[in-house]
Amino acid sequence: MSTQEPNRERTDKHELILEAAIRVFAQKGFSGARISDVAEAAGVADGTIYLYFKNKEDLLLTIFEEKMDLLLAGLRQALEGVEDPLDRVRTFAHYHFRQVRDHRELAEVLQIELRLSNKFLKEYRPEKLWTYLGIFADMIRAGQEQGTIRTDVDPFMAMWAFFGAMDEMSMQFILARHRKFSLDAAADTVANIFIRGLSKESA
Amino acid sequence: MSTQEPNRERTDKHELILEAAIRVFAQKGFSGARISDVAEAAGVADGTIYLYFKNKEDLLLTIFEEKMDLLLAGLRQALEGVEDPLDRVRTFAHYHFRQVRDHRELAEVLQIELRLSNKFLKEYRPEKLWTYLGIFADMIRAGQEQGTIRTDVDPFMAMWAFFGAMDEMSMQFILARHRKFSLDAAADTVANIFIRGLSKESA
Amino acid sequence: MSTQEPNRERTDKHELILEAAIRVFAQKGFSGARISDVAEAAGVADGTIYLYFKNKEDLLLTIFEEKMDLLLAGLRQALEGVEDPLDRVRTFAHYHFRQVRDHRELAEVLQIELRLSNKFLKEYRPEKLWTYLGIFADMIRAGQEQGTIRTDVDPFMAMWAFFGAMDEMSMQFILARHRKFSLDAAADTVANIFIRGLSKESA
Amino acid sequence: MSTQEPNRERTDKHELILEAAIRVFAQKGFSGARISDVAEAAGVADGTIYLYFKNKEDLLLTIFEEKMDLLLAGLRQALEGVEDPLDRVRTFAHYHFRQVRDHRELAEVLQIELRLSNKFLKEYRPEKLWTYLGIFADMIRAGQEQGTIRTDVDPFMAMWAFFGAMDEMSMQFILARHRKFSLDAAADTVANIFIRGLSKESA
DNA sequence: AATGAATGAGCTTTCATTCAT
DNA sequence: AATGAATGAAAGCTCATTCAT
Repeated sequence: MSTQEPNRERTDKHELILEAAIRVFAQKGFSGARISDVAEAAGVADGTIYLYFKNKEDLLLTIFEEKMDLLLAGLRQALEGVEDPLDRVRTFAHYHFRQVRDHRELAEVLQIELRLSNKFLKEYRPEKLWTYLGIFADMIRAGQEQGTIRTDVDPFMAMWAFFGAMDEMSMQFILARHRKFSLDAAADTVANIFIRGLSKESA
Repeated sequence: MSTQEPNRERTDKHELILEAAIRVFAQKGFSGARISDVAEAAGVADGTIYLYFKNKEDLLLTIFEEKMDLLLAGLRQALEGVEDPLDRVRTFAHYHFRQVRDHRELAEVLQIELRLSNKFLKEYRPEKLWTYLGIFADMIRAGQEQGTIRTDVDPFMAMWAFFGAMDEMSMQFILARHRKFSLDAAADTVANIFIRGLSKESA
Repeated sequence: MSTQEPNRERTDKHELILEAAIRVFAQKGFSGARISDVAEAAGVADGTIYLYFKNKEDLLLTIFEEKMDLLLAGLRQALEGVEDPLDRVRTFAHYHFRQVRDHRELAEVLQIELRLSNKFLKEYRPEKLWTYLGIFADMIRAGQEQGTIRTDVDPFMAMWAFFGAMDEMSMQFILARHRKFSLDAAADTVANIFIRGLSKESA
Repeated sequence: MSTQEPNRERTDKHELILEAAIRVFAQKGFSGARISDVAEAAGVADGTIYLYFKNKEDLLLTIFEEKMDLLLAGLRQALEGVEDPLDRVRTFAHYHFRQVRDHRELAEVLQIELRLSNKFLKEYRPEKLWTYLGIFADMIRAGQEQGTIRTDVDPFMAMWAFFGAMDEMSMQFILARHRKFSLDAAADTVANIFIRGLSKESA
């Protein structure tokens, strides 16, 4: 499987730098990280980074863009075959927290650093994030049409509430670092609250 | 001349600088704001700021400390006389969103600039925020004891979920700036979801 | 005379830096000179330069602007009382070369470095230089009206030719550095050629 | 395959790069031009330039050396058959300005970028330029021996004055770019001034 | 207490040059 | 001979902080 790719070394320099950047940004923060830190972590010269990325900010934005694509694809796959809107909500929560657990440093960068950036939040429109969350809003709408979800809830409002709840718990997980914190329990907690909170009738 | 007002002058300047810092940080972001910007906004010399605050970061932390004290006091007052845990949840939500609306710049600083700061989250322990949110956890515990709230929910988990939901909606409100966004509707949405989501039996 | 100025030290920092810059630019060239070289030569910190000048280029342009003002004032004074256009030509030449001799480093900067700058020549309009040279063109016109100077010569063309001749000889003087090179002889040579070359009738 | 044309290929690429460099240097200036700009303009890789030239400066110096050879050869040819020293002066002026007009980009590089360079003037001895101008000094000497040119003029001084006058007018022509500026008129103006200015008796 | 001129460490980015292929 | 990816030194500029007045 891996023997087939002769020039992976070469192609991977983009990848190499990106992964190094995730590690460094997670550890030192975006503004606290120097380009030379990223270069060192990637094992390349400072200037090399500029052959692959326009500037420091482009590095951050590329992390967002590329990783969100993967996240999005993974989410869609995870939701495949799950029909019931409320089941989909639970699946979404579990998927999200599993990603946070499996890609802790990436999560840290996406959450803390990316959202910190004034530029990111105010000038750059994180379309990919909206697409990701939009899937949740769509679930709500579907449930409303099917009659299983209350219609007095604005899907957008619910979407932000859901995302915020997950995000904050992820943040606490990241900050807790080595302490007890079950992301599966977190997923269930969020899922249960929202499923009951949004359902037309609680069983 | 100055003997009559022993420390009014001092207190005023402390306050003056702090309020200026909130305005400037909200507008330019913490790292984007220069000390000289704050000084200018406060109508004092750059050096004067260092007579009242240790450094730039101290300014940010002091904003957090002092404003959280006020927020906390306000929250306790708002909850006074509200006995039922689930009613208290709704009151909390309304209080929180009202503060965001009435002190938008402060909210912007606390949320975007401060809470997302690497240093703040990782090194500094935001005790006051925990106290603020702890009040929510206490509500849950009270409800569980009274039998109105499900006991399979960890109060801490619920607390973070609740805070995250409110926080994210506040963030969207701040980012939306001049567009339609009713914070009262937001408060009700969050309150309804959590009240139903946490209740033992839905009415 | 000098005891009357109490805060010269303070006011002179602008001057101090400017003079240091002239020395450094003359020696290392504009692009070869580092800001830190100028700072060191002026005995101030790097950052101090930016309190008085916008950037490196501003330093160069300010040298030009301020020194041209002095040159211009001096030229006007030197020409005072000299009525005959052809006499004025000779006076101009002598004045110019005397300045080059007395302010060799400044001359070097103005000639070599300032004119080298693409920006200076193509974007910045050296109005002061034109004013300086315009005085020569005016002499020609006056002589043409009085009938002492040939009317088939375009004053502008003559002006550039005159300036070029002086400039090149100044350049050679600067480059010659420690060798024999009489600027007075140079002034007379140029003056003689142009006076004879421009006169209606040679005596 | 390559045995038939031993060094055509090589010469072509040398030439190719040199011509590209002239275009690029004229447009962006020497320091503003990147090696990669020259490489792109020449249609070769960056590294290839270093197979033909030692470094960036060598490129500039080679332009000077090779083009001055051509200029010199052309001047000698233009002067062939022109015997009278004063006629030769006029011929020189016309030849010079014609070259500026016909090789504007080269002129721009030689004058602005090269001649004004600190390094060029101070460290590198532009022998070829001296040879070119020496021809003018020789005219003066010849005229002085024949009795048609004043003997109180130092040929070297006159040479620099003449060159400076032509150079400055060329510079104005280059800077004027698209505006009216007759180089023939310029040539006549300079020639007339110097011929009259240097002649023993004006006709 | 207040000032604000002065400091100088710190960092992103550019680009001439090299060298493995 | 030719390539062009990689290098890494170099420097302009900013701004938090200090301190003499």
